[in-house]
Amino acid sequence: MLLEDVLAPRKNTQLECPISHALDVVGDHWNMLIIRDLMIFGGVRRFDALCDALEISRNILTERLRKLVDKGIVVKRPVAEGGRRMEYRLTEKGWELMPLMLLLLQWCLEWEEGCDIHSYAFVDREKGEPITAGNILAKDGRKLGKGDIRMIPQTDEASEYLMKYSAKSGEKK
Amino acid sequence: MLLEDVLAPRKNTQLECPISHALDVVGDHWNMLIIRDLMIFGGVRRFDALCDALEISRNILTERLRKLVDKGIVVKRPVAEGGRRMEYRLTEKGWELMPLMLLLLQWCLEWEEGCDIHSYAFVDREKGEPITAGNILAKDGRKLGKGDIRMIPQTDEASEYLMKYSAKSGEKK
DNA sequence: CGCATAAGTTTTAAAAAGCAACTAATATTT
DNA sequence: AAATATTAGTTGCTTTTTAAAACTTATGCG
Repeated sequence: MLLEDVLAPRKNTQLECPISHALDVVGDHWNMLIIRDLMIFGGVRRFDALCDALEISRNILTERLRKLVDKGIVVKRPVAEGGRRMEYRLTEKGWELMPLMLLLLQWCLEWEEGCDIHSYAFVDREKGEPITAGNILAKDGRKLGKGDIRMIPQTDEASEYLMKYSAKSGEKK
Repeated sequence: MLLEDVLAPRKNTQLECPISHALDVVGDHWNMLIIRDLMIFGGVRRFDALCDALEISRNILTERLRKLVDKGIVVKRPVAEGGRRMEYRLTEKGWELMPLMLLLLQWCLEWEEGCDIHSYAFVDREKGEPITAGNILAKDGRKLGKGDIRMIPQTDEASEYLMKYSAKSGEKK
């Protein structure tokens, strides 16, 4: 076993990867729904409200909220100073997941059947017009498509991973 | 029970929502890692390679791939015409998740501790320069920040949801 | 003061994930 | 052409995670 696996054990020992890391937060249905509800409008902030709104079991919600707090995505604090009633809010880090939410929404509307009627929309506040998420921009501001993007391995580990598992050859589409 | 729940049962009966829908695909650790590996470089395309690379159980991989195929994100086909060796590839719909992957990567690099050394990077193919994902653009091409975006409910259901559960008041930050 | 509420725990049952061994057929090697 | 190795899964069993519902404990409120 590798030293780093002892220090920070993870699911796939093969590739140390930020995407995999991000999935500890994002790769979970409940986490994302909780974050969604903390994000929309004024936010669903109270334990019982989240419970009712999401129809999530109380024990699961407890555990998820604890993890989100641990990861610095949510803060828990009393509604009134010193009180026992709590509220949960997104941190700055949590709010930074908004582009991701928008992207999920957009992808779903574009590609999933039966998603054409959606219950809410995000618009340009100033003009009320629709917005587009997920744009990939070059340094000079150029909008990039999939074909304009290249992936490069940065570590020996990654090179080895690719060598070992991927179909390296540039084949027909 | 609502009629629509009979027609299309879902986890949270409270809010019919594309984000929730998208999470059937994206809100799963393994799904996303599979998609990641199908996406990077030439792609990890073979069952056993995915198994080894991801260290995922074979039965779980089987099940996940089947679902991804069902959802039109992956295609399964024989490597050679009529053969039994299979390969898995992303469909157009699957490739459209690339901005999402880039966004996950970017968010993690920006906000998670210890993610500064990443095993691979995506760059502008033409110039080799870094790219930014997750940009939200207005109709006129203006780059928007979180504050420039407003959420509006589109259905009575959504309005009711917000009324019922969210802290509607515009409070102090 | 007393009742409803909030934010959880606990308990127990059901579902899903993980592991390892097994299969059946197909490529590859000799 | 026969023997061997590979591939793409199944199957059966164990462990972990989720889920549902009842129970706690203390607070806020009329």
